[in-house]
Amino acid sequence: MKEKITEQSIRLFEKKGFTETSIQDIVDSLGVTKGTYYYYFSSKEELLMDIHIKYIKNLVEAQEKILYSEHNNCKEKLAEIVYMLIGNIDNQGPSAKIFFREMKNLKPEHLEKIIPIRDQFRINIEQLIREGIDNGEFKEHLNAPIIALGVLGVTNWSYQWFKPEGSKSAKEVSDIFVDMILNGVAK
Amino acid sequence: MKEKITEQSIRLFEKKGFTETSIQDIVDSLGVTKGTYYYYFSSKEELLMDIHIKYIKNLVEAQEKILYSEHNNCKEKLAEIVYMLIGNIDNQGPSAKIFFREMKNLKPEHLEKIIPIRDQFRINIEQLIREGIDNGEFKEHLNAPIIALGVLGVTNWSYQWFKPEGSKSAKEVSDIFVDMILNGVAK
Amino acid sequence: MKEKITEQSIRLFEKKGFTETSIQDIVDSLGVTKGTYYYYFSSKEELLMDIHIKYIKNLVEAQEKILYSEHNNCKEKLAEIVYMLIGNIDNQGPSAKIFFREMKNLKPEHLEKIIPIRDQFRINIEQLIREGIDNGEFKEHLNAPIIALGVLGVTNWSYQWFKPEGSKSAKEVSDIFVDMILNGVAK
Amino acid sequence: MKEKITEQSIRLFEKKGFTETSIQDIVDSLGVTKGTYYYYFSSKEELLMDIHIKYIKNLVEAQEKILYSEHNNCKEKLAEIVYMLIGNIDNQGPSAKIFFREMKNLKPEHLEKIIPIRDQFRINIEQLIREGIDNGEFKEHLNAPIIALGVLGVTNWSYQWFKPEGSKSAKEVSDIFVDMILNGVAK
DNA sequence: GATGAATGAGATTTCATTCAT
DNA sequence: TATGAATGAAATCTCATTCAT
Repeated sequence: MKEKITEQSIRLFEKKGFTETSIQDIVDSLGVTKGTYYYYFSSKEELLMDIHIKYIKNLVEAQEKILYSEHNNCKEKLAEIVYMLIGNIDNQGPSAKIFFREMKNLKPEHLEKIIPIRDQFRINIEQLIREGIDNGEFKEHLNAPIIALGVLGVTNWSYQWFKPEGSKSAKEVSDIFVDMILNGVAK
Repeated sequence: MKEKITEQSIRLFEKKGFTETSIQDIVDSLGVTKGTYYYYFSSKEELLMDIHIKYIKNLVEAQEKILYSEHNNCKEKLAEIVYMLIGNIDNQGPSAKIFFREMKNLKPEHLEKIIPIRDQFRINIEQLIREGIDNGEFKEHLNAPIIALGVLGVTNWSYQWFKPEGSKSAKEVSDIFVDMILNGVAK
Repeated sequence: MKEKITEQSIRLFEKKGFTETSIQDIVDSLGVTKGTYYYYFSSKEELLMDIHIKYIKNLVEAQEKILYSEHNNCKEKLAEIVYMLIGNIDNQGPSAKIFFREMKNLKPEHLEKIIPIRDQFRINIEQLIREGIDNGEFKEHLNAPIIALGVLGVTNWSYQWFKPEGSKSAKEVSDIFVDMILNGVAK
Repeated sequence: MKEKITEQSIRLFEKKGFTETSIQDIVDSLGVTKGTYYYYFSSKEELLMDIHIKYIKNLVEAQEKILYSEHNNCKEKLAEIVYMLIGNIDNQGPSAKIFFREMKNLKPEHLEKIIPIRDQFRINIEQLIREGIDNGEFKEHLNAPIIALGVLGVTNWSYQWFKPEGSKSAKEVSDIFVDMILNGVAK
């Protein structure tokens, strides 16, 4: 039941927004009562927190699996991370939108648990770029922190428009992006 | 007074969110009463609509001024658009955040007026890329719609983290991004 | 309207208790809506606080008027205080019951404003007894603090049973009590 | 277990109040579940009723043991009752507070069983005073019902402030009160 | 132009109680 | 004896909106 409430809430929060979705909306769509909700969650924010934690932890985990694999060079690792993020939209898209949009609804004491994990994700990319610079895969003059934010922009923004069922597959889109990031668009 | 209400609301909506900011909050922070608000706006949504329309119209206007200038080539136009967007954060950052985050609070009939303008902005970039391909500035095989979304990702995402008073200026950041987009990071 | 809400609430709180009386009960009995209540009070506790402050301030004021009058000796002052308290039941009885019974519903920061005034009332009686000992009106060996609490017990308890419209008037009851306190019941 | 629930509830009801203490609070503090509670009690009110009945029956019993002893005169019996009541605060204080404060939470049909016993306690004191008047121990002109209420005021009020571990013992306090009641404070 | 009183719908949350296991 | 899931009614509080002045 807790699982069902969480899943349904993700769907509703994505569509209407966290504040705009009432507990009543959630329980009505499941055919239970508000009491049931509060049997499993002590507040509305706790549910939001659950969604945030689960999403970002999964993401860092998937990222670090790629980073710590020994088979690839930096370019390939970067490509895999981009692909992982865009491929993720299929089943984690709604969670991601909630993550980016609703974080302000968490209280400071909850934010404290989320922010460092989110930052870790960014720092990991920064670090990957530095590695690539050091081993000669990437250009020497790059500003790693800003480039990392650029890469994150490309991938995170795709949550706003990418439709897995659309004309381009996740693989096609990420190939295009990786090519742009690595080689640029200029002739 | 209408101006003052709008400005103050942008500040509050950005900080706390649209739904989380009450009309009471707005008028309190201006030292007037709710009656005053309703003298100038017929609803809360109307104010949000005003903010959206003003933001996106300004943006397209600035973009088209760059596009229709005859002095530059496509690369330079792209660079100027990126710089315009990031330089914009200084005074339009709050509006931009509201634009990206609160659009879901507009009713369908209002959305209908916003979406086409927003799309125009994206299509203009798409078109610029096509132009660059055609005149040999950009690579031939590029997928213009996806690349346009990549560029938008880089710039729009910077509203989440770029601080005009930070260690890098808007010009420095956009130079880094333009270099990445045009030439890539790979050696 | 604020006045009307307060008066009606005192009546309801006395009869049913503070926690057992809902805002709905209050506004229903006045034929207004909950919104009206919250226009005048920011919370349920604020109203309770208002009632407490008003009651205890009035009481200390009336007490000090008696104490600082120069015409009477200590015995007479004590008698007048007893009479004031019991005579008070007619229009302040409900407030008094609320004061004694519902104080636990105030938050610590509110209690801090009430307790010192309440204590002042007790200390004033203690002081009066000391004065009477010093000037020879009262017995020398008396324990002033405990006696003060005894006197308060006699008067405060009467809020539980005294009915102004009953067979004994406030004057008659307080005469009996004053006689008991001053002269005792033993032959 | 029923015993344990009752004891724990008395502690909680005294500290936080009956309405403010939830069944959940009670069972949590005992490490059991709500089902357990409802195995032993059919409602929340039944528990409150149990506490009331037990308290007042014990009290009348102790009082009547004093009254029906043949060794003492009326003055001594009065003194013993006062001492019994104040000495009682040590282990019955919480029950007493609940008795005085939470009676309003009982339904009329339950109140009907409590009120007569409570009244009996008062009437017994009234009767003792009459006896003392008749046998010449007390003054002739006394109004027995009012004096009884005065005595009850002195003792019952002490539940609000008397601390068994404080600087005065129950014996000392009751001696002071008995002296005041019997002989008065005036020289 | 602006105020302040009032509304009514709806939000989150609490909680006594029930009941199948 | 005891549990844990679920209910439903009610509580406090918020807020966009209206309107007479």
